[in-house]
Amino acid sequence: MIDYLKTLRQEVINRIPAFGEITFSFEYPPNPAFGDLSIAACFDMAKRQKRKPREVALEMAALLQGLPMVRKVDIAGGGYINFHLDRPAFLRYLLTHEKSIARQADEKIIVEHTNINPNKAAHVGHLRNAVLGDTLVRLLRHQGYEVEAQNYIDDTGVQVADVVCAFQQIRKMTIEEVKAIPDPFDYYCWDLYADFSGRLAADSALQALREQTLQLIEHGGNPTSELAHLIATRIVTAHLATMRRLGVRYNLLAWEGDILHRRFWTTLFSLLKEKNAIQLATEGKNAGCWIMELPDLPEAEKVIVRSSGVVTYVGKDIAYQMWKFGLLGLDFHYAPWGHDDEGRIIWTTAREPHDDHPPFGRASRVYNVIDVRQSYLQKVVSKGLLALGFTSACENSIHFSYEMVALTQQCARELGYDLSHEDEGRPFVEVSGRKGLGVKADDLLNALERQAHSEVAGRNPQFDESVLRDIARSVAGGALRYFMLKFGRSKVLAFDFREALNFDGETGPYLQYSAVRARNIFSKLREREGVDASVISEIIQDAGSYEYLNEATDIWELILTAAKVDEIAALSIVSLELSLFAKHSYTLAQKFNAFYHKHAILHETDQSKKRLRLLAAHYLSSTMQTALNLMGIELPTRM
RNA sequence: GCGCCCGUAGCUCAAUUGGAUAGAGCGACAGACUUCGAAUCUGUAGGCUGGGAGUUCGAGCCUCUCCGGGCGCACCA
Repeated sequence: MIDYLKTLRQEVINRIPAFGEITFSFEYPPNPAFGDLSIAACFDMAKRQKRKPREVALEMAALLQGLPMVRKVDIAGGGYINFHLDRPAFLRYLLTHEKSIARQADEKIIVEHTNINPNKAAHVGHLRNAVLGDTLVRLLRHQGYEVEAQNYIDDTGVQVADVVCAFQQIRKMTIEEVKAIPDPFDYYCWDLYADFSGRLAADSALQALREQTLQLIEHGGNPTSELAHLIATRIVTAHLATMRRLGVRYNLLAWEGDILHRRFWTTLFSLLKEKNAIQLATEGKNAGCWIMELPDLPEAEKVIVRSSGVVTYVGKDIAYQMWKFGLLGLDFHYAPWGHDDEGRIIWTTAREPHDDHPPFGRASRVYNVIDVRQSYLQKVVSKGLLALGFTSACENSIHFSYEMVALTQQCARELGYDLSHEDEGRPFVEVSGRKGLGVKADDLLNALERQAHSEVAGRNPQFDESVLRDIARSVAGGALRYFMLKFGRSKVLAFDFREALNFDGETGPYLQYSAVRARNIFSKLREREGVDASVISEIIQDAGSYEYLNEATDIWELILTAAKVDEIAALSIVSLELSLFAKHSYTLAQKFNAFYHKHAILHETDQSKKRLRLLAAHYLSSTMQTALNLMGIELPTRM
């Protein structure tokens, strides 16, 4: 439909050149009886000409007769122009038109997401990030862009140092002993990290040891950094296994240690000094540090290099961001890490060169999926690019920000956390790895799978255990992914088990169920009547199949809803509001269910009705499958 | 203190970015399986869109102001 609207828009401007100056777009009338499309441009035009909107609309509507696939143009309300489409012609167009989503020329996009510190298990907050990021990747690819999904791994930061220090100082364990800890290793570290963080605040000797640990890790080539590497690798393996359960895919794991090792930072440091983008502070609280001045941000200066000479995270991140745009003149080494759920290689940055790898980086646009609390730092990164004169890279660095995930009071109580007096007075409780406070991603997925398993088994006692498990996995994933997508990104997600484990109403399983039913119509058709795909394509080609659509207004509305899917996908990307896409997919499923309930298809005896309903079901089924796929929600074999 | 975000039905959220009668789900109540699958469908109840002022053909959305809440403003990331 998005292609058709482009053509129609151009045709309208050809007829009425004045509309070219007004930024008008097609809207959808609230009441379908008004028409299928509408434009409100006459209100603007009337204002310019100091006339009545309705008068202008009447005049303009007269110029818009005989547009392609438009049956009638009329006016309504204060000055809307409404378009009524030629239903049979339009549905035929939808079913026969080649998807013309062309590859966007030379534009490569990088989406960085997940980015979990490799020192503990993933929790619900990380799931929101990964699902948003992975869905954005899928939507962009659907639009024809070349997209590289990257997962940044901060293996040399304080958080890993905490766990390393905890193993060495608290647990007194050797690297061999750590290696021997059984899975789930990420769960083990979750508790250890919380334990260590609790002790750290009150123990200055421990703080000093942790500082030493950090320096050893950054320096590399010693037993401590080896232990850090072991821990980070085991944790990343666990994170990727968790994400794989949800169909989240990556092309590249970018390790911070490699940014240091490949001298990205030292190169950037010289460049920053050369361009006077940073200054050595000689007085004040930041004396001895290299700082970046940020006159229009709340904190007027940001430390890039500490007085100890150690670079901060922001410094490394500016280097990484520059590399993404191909502006650093340096590259990583790469090696294969593993495979995603579709069997494609996941690459990792590496210490040693590897013979044959695809090109990475050199994007023209970059999305960083990071929660809203890091807005300030993301601004510093893009200001850094600007200070170096990379205007275009700065403009094309997009912070995809979203609000944090918290726990409802009730959820925190169910998990048995002792809340501080302060926390008890709040509307929700912030998830904190440091405090060990949160719902672990795998625990949540396990709970969803258990629930889905019992629902499926209850309905289908004849299924084998292996089938049950596969369906349960797929339903659990669908429930979780939809749950993470349905909320607007600027809304704090207060997590609650009752809501997340619900499979009725506006949920992933509802969408899956609808799509499964739609598909089953065609398998039943094959079984009972021997009708296969070739018969469907005959019906599509036959103009007579569409005639009944003029009377079937409810089916027509259903088809229009489906036709909007690609346009909503584009809108979701522009606004970064992926909930738009989720909601629209839900509306589609809802309308399909109503249609399914109201009209018989296989049992319909009137052939013209039956043919049209088959066409509608066919179009709906394929559109719902596309929509699910874009959200990373699997279509279960049965439910 | 400065900056950003949120406030819509009992609860959780929408509202085509300034458009036509503010919509969904959950929960509640009343119905529908001998049928292409009831994880479904149909109906009922539920609203001064936090308060006030302004902008205009038109405001849940924009401006100002007040109220309530959240998050930032490290030589952590």
